[in-house]
Amino acid sequence: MNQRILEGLNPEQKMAVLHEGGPLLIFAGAGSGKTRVIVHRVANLIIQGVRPSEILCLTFTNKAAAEMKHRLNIIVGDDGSNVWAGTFHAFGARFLRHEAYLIGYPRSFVIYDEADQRSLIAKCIKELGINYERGMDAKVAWLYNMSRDTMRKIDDIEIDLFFDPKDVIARYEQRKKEFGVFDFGDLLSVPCRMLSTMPELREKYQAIYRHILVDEYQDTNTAQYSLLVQLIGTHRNICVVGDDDQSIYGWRGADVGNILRFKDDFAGANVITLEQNYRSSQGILSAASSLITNNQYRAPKKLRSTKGKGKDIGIVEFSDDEKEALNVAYTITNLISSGVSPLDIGVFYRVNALSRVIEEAFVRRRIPYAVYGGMRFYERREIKDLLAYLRIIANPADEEALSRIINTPPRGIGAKTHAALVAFARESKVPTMEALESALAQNIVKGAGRKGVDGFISLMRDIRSYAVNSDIPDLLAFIMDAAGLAQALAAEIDGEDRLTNVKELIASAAGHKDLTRYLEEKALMTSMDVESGDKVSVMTLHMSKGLEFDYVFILGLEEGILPHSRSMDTMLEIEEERRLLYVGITRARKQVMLSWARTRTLYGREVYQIPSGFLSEIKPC
DNA sequence: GCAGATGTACTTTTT
DNA sequence: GTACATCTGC
Repeated sequence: MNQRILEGLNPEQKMAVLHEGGPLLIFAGAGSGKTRVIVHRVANLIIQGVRPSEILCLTFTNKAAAEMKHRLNIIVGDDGSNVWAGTFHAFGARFLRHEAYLIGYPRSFVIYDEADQRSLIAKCIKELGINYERGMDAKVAWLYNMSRDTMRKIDDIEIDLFFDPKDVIARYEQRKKEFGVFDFGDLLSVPCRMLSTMPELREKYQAIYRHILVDEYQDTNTAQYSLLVQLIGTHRNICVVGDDDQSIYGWRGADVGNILRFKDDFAGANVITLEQNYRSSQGILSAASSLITNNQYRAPKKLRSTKGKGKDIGIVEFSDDEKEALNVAYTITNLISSGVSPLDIGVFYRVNALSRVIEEAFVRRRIPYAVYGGMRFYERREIKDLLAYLRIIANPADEEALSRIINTPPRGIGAKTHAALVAFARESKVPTMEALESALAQNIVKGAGRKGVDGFISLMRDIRSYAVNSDIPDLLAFIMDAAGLAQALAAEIDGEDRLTNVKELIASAAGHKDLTRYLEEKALMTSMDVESGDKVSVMTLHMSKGLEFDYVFILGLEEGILPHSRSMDTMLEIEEERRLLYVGITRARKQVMLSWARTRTLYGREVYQIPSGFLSEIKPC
């Protein structure tokens, strides 16, 4: 068994797998077999006698967690299933499911996504009599999230607002508690705060998890760092894996400093650097390396290829964006006809606005493609509406969910009626959902609204009684029908697509019975997956991280686009932009083409472009 | 209360 | 060029 664990690993990888206890930092450059090292390390711990349930693996995406579990199961079999592997947020949700009662939250709390959060913040702003302007909710949300992610005071974060956001935030926090909801940020910051203020709780968790592994450590923010510090306690068995050169989420509060400071933060830490790259040709690595060495704020390292020199990286200039897109399409057509699978081709850009030209070119050349990102599945209106019905069943105090569905589809309960109901409920100190009947009895609602409210009450009663003896897919189908959602969608212009999405949701709910668990899973999910088939992958540079392709095309290498005009103010921002390009280039196994256009149509306006300064930093080997 | 008209702003988005 | 949010008239 021990033999198999180390089979095919290079000396550094072996060291990383075998390193005993205490803090360990593994600098894992692009394509250096990072996941393999983590999985083998966990397997080795188990073989050495560590109980699987004592191991905690934290990742940033569900996909990475699933991959880890899958590969672990292959090596150690069933034992692997007892290792807890998941995202930071999923861990926080699980923690709160068990412990949030300590701070007065129900076990059945629901999780708000960014849209729910913004919507509730907007209401708080209006309630406080502040003159609401659009975009304000997003600003306050950004400020609030940033302050928790980076553990800084509100006043220490720069933002242009003409009112004091602290009142709004205080009210927002109060509402969350009343409603029994947590937002994404809470899933990190609340466990963090609980662990730091409750010693018995901290000791309990330190005793449960004796070994903690963290993937993509360069993307951790201060709250996540602090959570880790609480969790590892005195055993200090923490192993983090990451690559400072691939830190591209600084704008969301991630702090590259965490990985660069690891040695100072955890005294006696061992550091292993994986520089052997198993993915790209030497030509690609040399180009990527010549680019990234222009960054000041990084740990020195140099990737070595296991492969030959390969073709040089290509830099191509075009007169306009349409020619650029058509040429990429033409090149891809040739690749495909020479036998390359579309699956092995990736096309990246800095901003989603560039996807249009390339899509048009692909349609003209009849190239099969899939655009990743954009509107996420669970953010679609029809999906959110349907799930809001479930949310209100699971947690009647969720006023945000009620706002969403009380008049969806339209049943005559407009803003006025809804506001009257909320006011009445607030006076009676019960959730609006539970105050509906007495509101009718006391003639709070007059005229047309009465019938609507009456219908809504009996609808919810029907749904609730149906929910008792049915699984989630049946329940969802029942709601679609009983609430008239299906009918309303069918009458819409793009209703067909929306109905298809709902069908997809219902199909994917198969096997689910527990409402709260189902909702939690949906709240923590994105749609990175689903898309399949033999297609060229088209996406932003951010989304390309963690993927690899034989052939990579990166478009729009122009000043203002990459680096982006809104990220050119500080050295730190520029360096992150440079890393973005580095990430894109290192996705490629065989060949990279970088291109720029002298003119480009952006937001319906034709603009002159100059080539990105990054291009002149790239030295062909 | 609702549907269509008008205005405005426009990175990236693991959860 | 478009999406989304707010405004306006029925």
